[in-house]
Amino acid sequence: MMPHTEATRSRSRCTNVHPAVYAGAMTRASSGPAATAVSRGDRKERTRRAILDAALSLCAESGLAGLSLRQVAKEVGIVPTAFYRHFASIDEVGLALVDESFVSLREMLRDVRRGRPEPAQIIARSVEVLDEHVRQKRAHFGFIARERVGGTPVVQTAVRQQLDLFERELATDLVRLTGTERWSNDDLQVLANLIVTAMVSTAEAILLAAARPGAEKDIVKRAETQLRMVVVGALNWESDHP
Amino acid sequence: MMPHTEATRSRSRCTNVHPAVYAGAMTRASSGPAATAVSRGDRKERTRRAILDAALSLCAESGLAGLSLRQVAKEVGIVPTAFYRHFASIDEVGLALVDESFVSLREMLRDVRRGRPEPAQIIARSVEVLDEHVRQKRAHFGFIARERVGGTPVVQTAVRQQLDLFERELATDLVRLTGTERWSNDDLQVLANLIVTAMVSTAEAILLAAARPGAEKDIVKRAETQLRMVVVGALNWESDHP
DNA sequence: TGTACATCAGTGAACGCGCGTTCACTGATGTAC
DNA sequence: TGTACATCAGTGAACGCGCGTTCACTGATGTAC
Repeated sequence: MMPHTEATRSRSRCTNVHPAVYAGAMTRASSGPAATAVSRGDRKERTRRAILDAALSLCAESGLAGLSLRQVAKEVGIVPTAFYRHFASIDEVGLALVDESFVSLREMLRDVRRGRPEPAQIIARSVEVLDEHVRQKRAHFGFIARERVGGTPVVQTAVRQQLDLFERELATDLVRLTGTERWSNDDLQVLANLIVTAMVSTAEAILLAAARPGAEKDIVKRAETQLRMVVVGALNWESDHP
Repeated sequence: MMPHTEATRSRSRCTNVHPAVYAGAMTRASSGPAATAVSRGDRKERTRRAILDAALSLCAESGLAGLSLRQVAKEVGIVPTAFYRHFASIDEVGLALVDESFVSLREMLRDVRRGRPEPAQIIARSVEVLDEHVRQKRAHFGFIARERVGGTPVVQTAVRQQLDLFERELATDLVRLTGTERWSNDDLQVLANLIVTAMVSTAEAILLAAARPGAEKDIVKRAETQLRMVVVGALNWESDHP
């Protein structure tokens, strides 16, 4: 037997232009200086991003649990086995997406904080910022809302943990916004939980309203009313209640 | 060629005892009068129920979308193709389960109504009833919470429609409980929406708390506080607000 | 009451398909000298 | 600057598996006479 077990296969198939194109081909093609050179690491990172983006957009329909490695690979333009160079499983992609999505969520909190709205405007401004962020990061908010409850166990747990953390961050923000310690720690946490619940629900509604134009305005108005009810209730609640 | 294309296959395999056992075998075995006789219709209905029960219990883990016809058939004790005698698809099973689950949800509303609690006790009693029902109909509440957001499109839509209906029913109940028309129709609906959202969230939390004993008490207390905050806020809200 | 025929819930073989995962490979990029 | 070798992202064939769905069938139950 010879070391070469098979005749060399001739390959004429031209790979997708996507991220899988060989760097050599590109650098050779570009007539400019070495500025266009892309390192192997850059290239790998680019494919990784493409996988995350493909997964995020594909799972909008069927959820991450209903997403196959092969679908993602096809969308990215790589062969299924190449997926393993970047992630060990779809679940691992999911965990990365959880992290990314919560970056978006925290940016929202920061935007409200940074605006330093006057007390009378806090609620309207908060809902406005929520609306903006949901529309801008539609995929991330949809991902959180969906996987929080529909995801694979490990992803579900990760989302819930992050939401708990987020709740606690909101609680400290509430103290800062009201400027004083009106509530006990416990009640503050309960209030934060209620607000986060309402917020997630509103985000879901906004995403769902994409089909019916005009419905979004009503949802924003509803969210404002609800937030106002909750805050009025909390202010009249007084920590030392029975 | 002969009309009989194959030699008659001899079958010795004894089918599962489940619902698939032949009625003849049973009637012959029972020595009593014809009282034990089961009609073909009864038998079919029994298998249908077994399919619904199996689907409901199996989808607790992976959701209805991740449930296969073959898994259900196996659990029931029938061959996969026999499934089609009862439902055209898993989605159709899902729709039947949506209806069943909402019967449970409405029973809850009725229980609160029927108790006719005095005003001061309404909130505590409502949360108590919610807790009882969630624990008693764990599978149904879990199903609604999960499929509302994670299900297959057609099931998801069905759950949302039913939740909207439920929300409206709650709104009319709120009028009856408070005894007067304090709020405008719009505000009443907004309030009902907020309460349903909080209720679903509480039900999810109770289901999730099954693992940690003792956590349920805290969740019930939290739900009471939240409901109280919401109601206090709504009462101080006054429909004619800006 | 007895017989002949229709109904139909459940059977089992077979199908084509997409799945996750293995494996040995290729060839451009990166590095040591 | 040139050469020899190592690295490693992406390839493509192959696998066994569970899936939904088709089809012709079986035999107990139901019905018409």
